[in-house]
Amino acid sequence: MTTIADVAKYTGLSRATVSRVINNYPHVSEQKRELVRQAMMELGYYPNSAAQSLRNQKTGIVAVLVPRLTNPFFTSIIEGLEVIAEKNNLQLLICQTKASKQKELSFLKLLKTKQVDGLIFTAIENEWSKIEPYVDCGPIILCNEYQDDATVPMIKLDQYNGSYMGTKHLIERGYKKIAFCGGGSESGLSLDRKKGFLAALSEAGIKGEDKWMFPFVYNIGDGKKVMKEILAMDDRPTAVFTSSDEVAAGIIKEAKDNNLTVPEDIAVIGFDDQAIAQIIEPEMTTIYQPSEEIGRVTMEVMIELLNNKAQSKMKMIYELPINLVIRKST
Amino acid sequence: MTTIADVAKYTGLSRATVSRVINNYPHVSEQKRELVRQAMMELGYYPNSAAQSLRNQKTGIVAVLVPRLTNPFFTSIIEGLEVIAEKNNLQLLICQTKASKQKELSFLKLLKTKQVDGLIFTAIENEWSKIEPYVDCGPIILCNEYQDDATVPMIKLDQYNGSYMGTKHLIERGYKKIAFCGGGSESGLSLDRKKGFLAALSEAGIKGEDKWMFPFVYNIGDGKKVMKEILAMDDRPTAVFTSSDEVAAGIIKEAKDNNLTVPEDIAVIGFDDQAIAQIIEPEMTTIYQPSEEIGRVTMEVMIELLNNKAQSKMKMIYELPINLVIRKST
DNA sequence: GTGAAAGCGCTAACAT
DNA sequence: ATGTTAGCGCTTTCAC
Repeated sequence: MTTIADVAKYTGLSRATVSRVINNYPHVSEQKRELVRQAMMELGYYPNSAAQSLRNQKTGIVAVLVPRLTNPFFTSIIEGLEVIAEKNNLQLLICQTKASKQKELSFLKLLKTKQVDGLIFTAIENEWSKIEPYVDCGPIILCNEYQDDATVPMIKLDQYNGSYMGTKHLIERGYKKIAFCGGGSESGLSLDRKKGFLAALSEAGIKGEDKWMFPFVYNIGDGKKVMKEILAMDDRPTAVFTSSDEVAAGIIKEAKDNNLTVPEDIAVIGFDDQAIAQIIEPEMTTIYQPSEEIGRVTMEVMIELLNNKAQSKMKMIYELPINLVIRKST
Repeated sequence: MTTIADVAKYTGLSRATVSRVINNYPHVSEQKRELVRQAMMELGYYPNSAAQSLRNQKTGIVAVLVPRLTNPFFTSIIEGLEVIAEKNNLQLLICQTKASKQKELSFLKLLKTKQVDGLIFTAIENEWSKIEPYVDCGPIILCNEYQDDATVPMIKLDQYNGSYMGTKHLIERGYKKIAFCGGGSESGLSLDRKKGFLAALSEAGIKGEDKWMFPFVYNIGDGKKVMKEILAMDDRPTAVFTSSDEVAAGIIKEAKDNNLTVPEDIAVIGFDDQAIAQIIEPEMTTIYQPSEEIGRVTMEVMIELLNNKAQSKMKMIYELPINLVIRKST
């Protein structure tokens, strides 16, 4: 392995000068600078990043916690994060939590061990008090997810309004018996979606039915299960509000497999507006979330914090709009 | 920041002893071991990973290069890689190349700068000669992808046979005018798929038509484009062999949108057997690839190489089987 | 403009 | 069983 000392010896200069060239510092004569560059090439020298991290007390790496990489919504956020990260010479360390509290906590250790400079949650399982102790180790940001008691920046989408609009749309179409599929949590994103849903209902004088509320529904398989439960009911809903396009796709597929017509027999609205929304038949009405953009904004805030250690523990809330895309499933 | 020296001072022991406890080395009395553990807790000590990497000359991180995270086939490989990595205390560094030669090369630098111990390609854009210089920096493995002149382990799926089986199935169903959608490369995986396709054709005495060969086709949008081209033809194929379920989904959707019936007017076969294959109507005949398994096998080989520096440059080929899943689109 | 040297936090010989 | 110490490769004062 060739080190900075090798380059120094090879050029007859000191390690300090070589370092200055590596880091593009001024006060090196153009001639020596070129000499060093040449030597680095010839020797195939690359700075050892562990040594740099140790010395500089920073790694240039930011961790991103996602529940599941197989969900296109999260990979799309990552796309946005990556664009900005790359421009700023930051590496993303993508960590899959599988929605496990324990895994989440274990990835937080990356901050303690200085393996990363900052950390971004795109979903969060643990209550904030468990996360709190880590905020001293480097900037933490909540992206997409949010929690009332968190003391860090949160970049969120207007979930309340999103589900309010979606639900209102169903009501305007004449549906009154509306089921709701959501996540498990009774806070943050999940809670706001539920609130928006209920607000639209009550505004129209409709009472929500507990038996039509389905929590812990996340993917295609879950959607199929929900539809099966609905099919077994005597009093079936005529429309379903879902928490993701994947869930909606599962519901639609299962409905069709049981000879129901969408939206005549049952209307379904998705959430996210991923590719699948336009592949399935009927094409899906859904709530578009600017997932790449939320990623970009988040990383911009992260970079701000990284350069500005002072304010990293400030509670800030950025909210991006969300909108309804009407297609054929409602 | 609390360091090993703080723990040493706090316990009245030496840094060496503390280090021994951290790394679970023997020759420390149970009493002092407990004392140190207690102190680490109380002080909130976590070892600095940059210092460990520098000292140990290894990072415990393996890079995985994927073209696009939004393709479920690759995230599924990652799932497999991750399972085994986790068991062996390895971190994955997931790198998205966007199928760019330049990005690929730039990620290879991670090996040079010692930011990772090894690197896995799940697809490869550059010719092998460009990669070759990096094999000295740590184990490199080709997973899913392969190249004849590569001198490293390759874990591949039997692409030739997969596309042979798929094509034969189409022929047995009575289709003779068969289009082919593939990737861009004329080597490795892409080439083998083409070979398998052509072999099945020629075995049946069918001549492949150049005008029905579509290269550089990767996602839903590409699939739609291909279908549009087909629609514009005077002499249309009656079946399409595709390189992924996403492509097939795009083709099927576009066909239906133009009032063609699948498979009566045009049959379509996918590749991968992802979730979308069972969501679309008609449900898709496709070629199942054991994507998680190939990930697991790859990481097992990686771990072997990491422990066994000697043989990391050996050319080995592992081949996993692939099989046909017949549904309704053919 | 350039060099000498200290030290980032850790581990592993080697000594006791 | 425990401690002393050198050094991993790099950057950054502080001299000159």
